[in-house]
Amino acid sequence: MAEKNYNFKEIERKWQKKWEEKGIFRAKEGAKKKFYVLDMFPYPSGAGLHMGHAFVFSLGDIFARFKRLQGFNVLYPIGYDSLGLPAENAAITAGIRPEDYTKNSIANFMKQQKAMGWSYDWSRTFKTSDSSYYKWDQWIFLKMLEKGLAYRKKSSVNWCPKCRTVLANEQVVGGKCWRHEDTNVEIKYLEQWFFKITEYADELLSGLDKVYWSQRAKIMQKNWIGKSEGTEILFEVEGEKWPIFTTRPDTIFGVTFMVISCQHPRLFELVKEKQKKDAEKFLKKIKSVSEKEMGEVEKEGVFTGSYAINPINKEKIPIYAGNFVVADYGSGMVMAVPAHDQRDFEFAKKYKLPIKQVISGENVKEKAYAGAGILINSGEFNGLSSDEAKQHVTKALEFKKLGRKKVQYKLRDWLISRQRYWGTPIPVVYCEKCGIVPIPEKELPIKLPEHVKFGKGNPLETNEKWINTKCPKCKGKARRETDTMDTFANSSWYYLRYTDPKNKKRIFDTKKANYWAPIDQYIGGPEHITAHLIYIRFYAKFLRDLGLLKFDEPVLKYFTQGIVHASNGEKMSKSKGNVIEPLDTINKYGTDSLRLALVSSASPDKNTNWDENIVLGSYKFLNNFYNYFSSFNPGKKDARVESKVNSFVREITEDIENFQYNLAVIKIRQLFSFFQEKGADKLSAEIMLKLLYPFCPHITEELWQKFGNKSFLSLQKWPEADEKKINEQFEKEEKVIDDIINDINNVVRIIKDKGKNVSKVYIYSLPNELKLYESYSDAIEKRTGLSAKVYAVNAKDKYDPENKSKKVKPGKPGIYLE
RNA sequence: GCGGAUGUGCCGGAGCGGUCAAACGGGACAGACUCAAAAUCUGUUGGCUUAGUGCCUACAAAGGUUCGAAUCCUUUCAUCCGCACCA
Repeated sequence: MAEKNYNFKEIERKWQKKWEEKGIFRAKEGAKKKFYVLDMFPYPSGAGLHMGHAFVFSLGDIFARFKRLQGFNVLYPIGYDSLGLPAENAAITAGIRPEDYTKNSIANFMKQQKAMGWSYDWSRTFKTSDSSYYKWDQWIFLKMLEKGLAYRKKSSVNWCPKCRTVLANEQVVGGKCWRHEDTNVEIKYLEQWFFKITEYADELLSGLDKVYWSQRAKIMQKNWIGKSEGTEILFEVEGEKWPIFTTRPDTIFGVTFMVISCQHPRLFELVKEKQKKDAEKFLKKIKSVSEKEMGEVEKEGVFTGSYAINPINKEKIPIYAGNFVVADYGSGMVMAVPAHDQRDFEFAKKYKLPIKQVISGENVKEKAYAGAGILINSGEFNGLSSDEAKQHVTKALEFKKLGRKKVQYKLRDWLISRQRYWGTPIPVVYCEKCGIVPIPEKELPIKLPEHVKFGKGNPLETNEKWINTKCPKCKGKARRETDTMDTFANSSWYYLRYTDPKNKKRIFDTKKANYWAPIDQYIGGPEHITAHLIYIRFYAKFLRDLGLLKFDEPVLKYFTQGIVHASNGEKMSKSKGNVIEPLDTINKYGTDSLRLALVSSASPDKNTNWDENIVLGSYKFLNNFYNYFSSFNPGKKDARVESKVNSFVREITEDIENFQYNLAVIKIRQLFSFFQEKGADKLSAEIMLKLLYPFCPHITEELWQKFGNKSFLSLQKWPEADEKKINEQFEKEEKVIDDIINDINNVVRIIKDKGKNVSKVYIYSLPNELKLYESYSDAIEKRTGLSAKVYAVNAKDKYDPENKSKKVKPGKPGIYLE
């Protein structure tokens, strides 16, 4: 008989409405222990929600609902990271104003978000493109400026020709733009605004010990920050001292040449007249090489004609320009020790430069020896170990004021200028008399002008009226800064604004912020580890130093979710036409089914391929679930059922806590099957609803009500496992039953293969096991399709034509089939 | 090149020293119910064998530790992801 399909549409709409009306998910500061769950806020694109959104936000929602039931005061907000390029590009290609584009996109997003049933506190939502939000971006900028952490500098910067703006280091991925995988980043020399994130480099590194992130995430950040300890040594070149950085001062007697980066801004100060032509030719060649695909580029260089003096032994050594020295790390120049550094070795071989071994160990004929050892050929340092020599050499240099200990980072200062319109205007003016002048706090926000021309260059430069202003200091003529801030600035503190989103007087109330923050559980993609997650930590430390925050680390736990691909494993994308819209799936199966499906097939941190069958499977399960519980007749308490329930409560709780939703779902299904087989008492049934609730909140809320409960399931308490009720003996008994069913089916197959028919099974059990088999006889009948009869072996009236009861052993009853 | 992760049956994926030919889901196949089913239920799904048995081959490959390994160790191979000349 066909079961009725449950009316998910009606149920889901009903509960979404009720939750909203009653403000079930509103968060209020209080005495309860707080828990801050946060999904990274989305960029509201015109395309609407995609399956990846549906997936990642469901992960957060499940966790938030779970934590609420566990009794925490949960803050689970959402907003829109609405400043950014797509809105501006829509303005260029479709002639839509960025404000309108954003507004429409958000309306569309919201509709879909609500249909997904995510339990946000909607009263706290905001978008970053509101001047009431970006005003505080500007305020932070002014504070940075005040503290000397915002500065302008001319330097080589990354430029994306498609975005037509500069990019931060963190936005360059493998030499390409983060938004344009096919576009090589170009190097330009420009004067730009920077935030001095390197000021916090050390703390950004050490703070990683305080957070509970995956090993992988920590290592990635650690490498990105890239701390190395070494010595800065001054080499004299024609009377001027040039610093270089090395981690191997112990090899200083092995220096046989120097290499300056061919992109070094002061390179031509070193190039002699005689070598100028060669140098220029070389630079041209290098440039054409770097435009080719990446890959192993041979180390190449050219002699500059200049010589440096080795400060330790006064040797005169030639300076080369080379393509393998990074211009903006250290000082852009290195001392080359070919005997003990593989790169220098290769370079020396190519240009036939001397190789001088100064550390004993392996010989250095074929390749450099980069390990430690005992110093040789090193004057008074001979006989020292590498480690000792590092200290001694550095000390000797310090004594002569020609060197010092130094810590060097790979992390660069954060380039925040963008030459685009749809971002936060940087609140400074350029005054003819006073130079760069910050705009006073009380004049914030500096709003984006409505009328600009899109197309070429920075649109802000097209509104003269907006640009021309007065200097706040001297009231003379001044021009506004037309650069806007990187969108990553907007997202570096948004989590704090949620704690006090409507505050007009301050960036946020510090009491509120310090109550809710830091984020206890953050959820987002792996790609944010070396960008957003560094910036958000930097901002937190800065705001702490302003006295606004009482914690050091803004993100205590970080979960990186996987990506949902199309069914063939390709990326879902419009151009490939393989995008599945969450709304379509919801219309077909309901959001509870979709949510369940998204988390049931694989561990949430793994990439998965979309498979509609899984949604269908979830839908079938929920139908069964609904039909079972909507006509539920509670049974008596049964130790067996209670044991199962409690052991599953324990495990499922742990699984959800660890984001192993897939395992939790499997156990929920198993428990439900058990109920179908054995029945359940009322309490067990209610626990079942709670266990499924975080995943499928609508259907469980509905059933909760059907059970006669007046209050919301959303406000109940998460079940706790009663260890005393867990009895492992039951598990063993179940295994015995499974075994006998398997045996019966096996024999049935054999008999059928022989062409005979079977319809009945007789079971002969030891007297002390009789009850067990009797209690399972229904299940045996169901799963074998036979009518079953259970006898004790010693029963006088038993039907046993082949005397199978003789074979009986404990845990293994006799069976006869006919 | 360096660093990290992974490798299980037709597929997705559990298991992480014995109770494992391996949970759960999907697919496929068979049967039941039906006029009929894409619906529901039951079973089968490594091979051979068998009235509930026994054996063989199996958890990327090869070795090793152990009374015993999918699970621990070593090496190799493959895939994925980060950093890629950071001195």
